[in-house]
Amino acid sequence: MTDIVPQLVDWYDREQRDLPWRRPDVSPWQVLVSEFMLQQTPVARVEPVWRAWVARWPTPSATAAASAADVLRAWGKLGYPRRAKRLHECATVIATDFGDAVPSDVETLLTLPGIGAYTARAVACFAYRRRVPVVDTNVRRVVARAVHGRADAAPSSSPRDLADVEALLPDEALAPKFSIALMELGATVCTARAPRCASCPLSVCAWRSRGFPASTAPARRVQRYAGTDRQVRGRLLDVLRGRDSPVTRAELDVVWLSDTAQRDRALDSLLVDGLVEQTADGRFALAGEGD
DNA sequence: CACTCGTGGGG
DNA sequence: TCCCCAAGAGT
Repeated sequence: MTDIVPQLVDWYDREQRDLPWRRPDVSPWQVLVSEFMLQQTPVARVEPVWRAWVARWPTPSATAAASAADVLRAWGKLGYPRRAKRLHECATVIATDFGDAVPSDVETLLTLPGIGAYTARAVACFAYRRRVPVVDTNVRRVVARAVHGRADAAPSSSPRDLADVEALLPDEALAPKFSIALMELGATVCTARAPRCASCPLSVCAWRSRGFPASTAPARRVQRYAGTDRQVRGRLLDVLRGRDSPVTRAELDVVWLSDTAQRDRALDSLLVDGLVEQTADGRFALAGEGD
């Protein structure tokens, strides 16, 4: 197969987006913060929150010193607030157990809260220039198309995905740029819907050479949102983010009147997740309010 | 492995 | 309008 490395790297040099966490003066911790925020949240929404976040809390220890409630407020409406809680926990572990320095090896990173297979490799590669395969949804889609000639990635099978990318990965000097370029291609050209193949820098693509066969994967279950517990949790948390002192149960109840059992279940799950706490007098607040 | 967990912009 | 889905992780 034609070597895609120079094609991809040259394209990235020309076309890369100017994202703040890619700049050379950004610390490993700040890269890690960006990776937490980018888990399932689009770049455009992350950017302003990341800027404010790293200006306010530039290090793990600074983040750990903040209250959980302030962390949840700074997270704002990025979604999946458990990520904010895990980021706070991650900062605490790094500050206390690792001398305020983000670990650089994948194995250690994987032991930290909120860091899984993707984020561990992204930090090792992008923050520490390690030659490790970085596999996210964009990379899996690009490899499925360009290498395997399929419209979509197969359901995630980590070992095989890692091996696929490992086979493409150049030497250490070029590996980080290659991996970020692969992700960038998937994010801006080889997109899930309406890929812009006319703008693709790859001279060889198995999917194209096979005539763009349609997806054979069974239609994915739609991820409904309206009416789910997640929506109720979102509304409850939105009330608490806007208040700096505990609120009564009645003030929370008004956000979801149609199904009181569901509302109770959602509030209970927020307590279980440690995102919300109940005061001695029975009112509710963001976890860690007042810490 | 299947499922849960927020939010909002674009096709 | 409605639906898809966006740099995943944990259970």
